[in-house]
Amino acid sequence: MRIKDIAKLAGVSPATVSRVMNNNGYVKEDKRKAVLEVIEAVDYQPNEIAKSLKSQKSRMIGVIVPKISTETASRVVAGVTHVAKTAGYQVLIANTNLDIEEEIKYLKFLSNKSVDGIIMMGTEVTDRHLEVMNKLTIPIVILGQKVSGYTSIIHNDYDASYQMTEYLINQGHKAIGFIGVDEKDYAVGVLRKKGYLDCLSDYNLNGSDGLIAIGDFDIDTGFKMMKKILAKSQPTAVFAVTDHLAIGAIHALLDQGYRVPEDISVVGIGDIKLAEYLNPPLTTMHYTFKTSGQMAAEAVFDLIENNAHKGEQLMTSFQLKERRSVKHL
Amino acid sequence: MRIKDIAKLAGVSPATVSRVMNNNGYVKEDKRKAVLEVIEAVDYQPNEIAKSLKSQKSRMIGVIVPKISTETASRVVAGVTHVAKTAGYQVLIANTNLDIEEEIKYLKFLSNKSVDGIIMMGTEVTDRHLEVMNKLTIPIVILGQKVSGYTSIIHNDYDASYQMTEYLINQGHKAIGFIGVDEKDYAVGVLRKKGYLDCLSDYNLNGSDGLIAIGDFDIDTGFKMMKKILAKSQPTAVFAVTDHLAIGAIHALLDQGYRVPEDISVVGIGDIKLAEYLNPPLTTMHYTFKTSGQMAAEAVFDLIENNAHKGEQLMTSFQLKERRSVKHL
DNA sequence: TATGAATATGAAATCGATTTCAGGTATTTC
DNA sequence: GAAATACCTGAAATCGATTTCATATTCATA
Repeated sequence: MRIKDIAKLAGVSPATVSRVMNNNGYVKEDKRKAVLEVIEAVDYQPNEIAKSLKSQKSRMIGVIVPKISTETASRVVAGVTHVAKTAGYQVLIANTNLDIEEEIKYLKFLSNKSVDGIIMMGTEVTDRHLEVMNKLTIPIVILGQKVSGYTSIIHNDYDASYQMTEYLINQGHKAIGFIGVDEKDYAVGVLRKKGYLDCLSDYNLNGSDGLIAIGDFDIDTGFKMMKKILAKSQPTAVFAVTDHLAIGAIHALLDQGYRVPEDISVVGIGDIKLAEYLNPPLTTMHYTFKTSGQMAAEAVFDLIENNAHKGEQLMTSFQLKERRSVKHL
Repeated sequence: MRIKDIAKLAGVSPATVSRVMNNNGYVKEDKRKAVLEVIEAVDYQPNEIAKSLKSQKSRMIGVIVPKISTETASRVVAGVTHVAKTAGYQVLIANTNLDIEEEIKYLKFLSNKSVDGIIMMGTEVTDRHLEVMNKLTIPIVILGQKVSGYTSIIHNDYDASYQMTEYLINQGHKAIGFIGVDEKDYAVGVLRKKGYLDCLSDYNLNGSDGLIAIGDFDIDTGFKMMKKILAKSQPTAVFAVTDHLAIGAIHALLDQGYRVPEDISVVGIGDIKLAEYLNPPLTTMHYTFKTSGQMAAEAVFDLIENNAHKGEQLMTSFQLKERRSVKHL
């Protein structure tokens, strides 16, 4: 069923059908009725692709995620799809598995007019990324990293980390271990570490090398890094920059015969869904990933519809979830 | 940059440009080279929408998920995007939040030729669904439920449930509680319950009413249902049909002063990522959700490219993960 | 009543690709 | 050397909508 068929059935021209479907231009009441009746009768659904070609809008946005099977990513995507729905947009998902080449490929691919805007959930934003991004004509918003010149939704990683460290200090801890990630991920690798170090130094404590370990994002890394720290120093608390890392750390501790939090306290960041069901329930910073996704989506739509100016930096909030993985000394 | 511009720059017709881009038809070597050079020079990317309009193929598939922020759904989507990538397809995601009207809306919407095929991750497949599905001309595959006439990827829920129950019996348990979900979800609500009941009856045990509780899918339901069971009976083991339910159950038990598994054993189904990091590590059935997603994607592509016949039923495997939430009596 | 404005409608152009068709030239083949 | 075949190319039609443009009709106002 094409618009031409509808026109024929209703005894009008395709132009008239288009006018009633889109509610613009003049159409006499009787013809409008005739058209609507035919549309109803045959359940006519206009071809979206043809519409897109003509309008140069696809009403689709692309979301580039490092790993969709991750709780963080899926929460972000949930937020994005939520606002996309009310805005009448579809979301195309590109899962890169952290491969930078893939990210760049998708950045290019998604932009051939097949998508009206892009949300990129970045871990690392390289010069190569920027080079490609600068060539694109469609709006991009970056989620999770601050990229100057681009609208970004960022988590207040520095403050969250500072405050978490401060919380530990307020609980009486002085030897605070730190499990972080590579600095290629600026937000998590650099900012969270800086928050920790700055806080320590503000309180005249020091994060000696033996207290700090850096690795990947997975649970197993948390496990290994914890053991590494234990081999060199004797912390009373450990701050892991993600909940998964914290889980790994707790298991390393348990494995070595320590009790958490009685012997050593552990905290994370992120507040994964199961954090409160862990044993012990994990004290962590609640991050609003779904809200970030919503904000990112709202930002792209604003950009697409030109109500916004590119380059805004939006910061999401965080909240300490005090549970039972920290002991007050 | 349109094909026309490339043609002009290369001193040929658009038809020739199209021929070199798609590698079909005859093109003299010198012209081919000229065209390729121009393409390279201006980094020409053909408009995918125009291509789709002409070819009546979008090289996109839609995935309808009940809740993307769920670990199950995101693992499935990871599998889908993985094979989509190698097949050169994009994935459109539709998140319905378990709303049947939304599912039906998307089923219709995605099909206006804007998508070449659909994967529907269903919980409940109603007559309304079928009515709409029967009208669609593009292939659909159902994931997680068996729908006759449609290619479906199903988990062997009955066997998994039967074997889990049998495992508990083999560990010496006789009073086995059951936390299930509503029968509207046939796979989880009916099949998993049937597997449990049949196994019990095969071993001449009975699942009295006091041992069985039915509710929603969330952790909190597991918590409440466990308390409900405890109020009426005295199981030595509890079989929850999902890991989340099991987590809720464990916490209810802990809350009432029971030890798991010393006093009461608990098992789940699904094997969420954190199952092995729970306390105690949860004994559960490992389900291959990512693989299911891959199989579903392979099935749609087969259907799209007409190498397959609609209606196949593919069953995925499962595997008992024996951890430490069950005590041998 | 004349005339400018508002209303109404369809033919045709358009979006950016692909593909058919028709008309070439070069190369085989007998 | 003629006929058959292969190779090459571009003009124009096509996909299915929207939109401009031209034209016709109705309405309002002086």
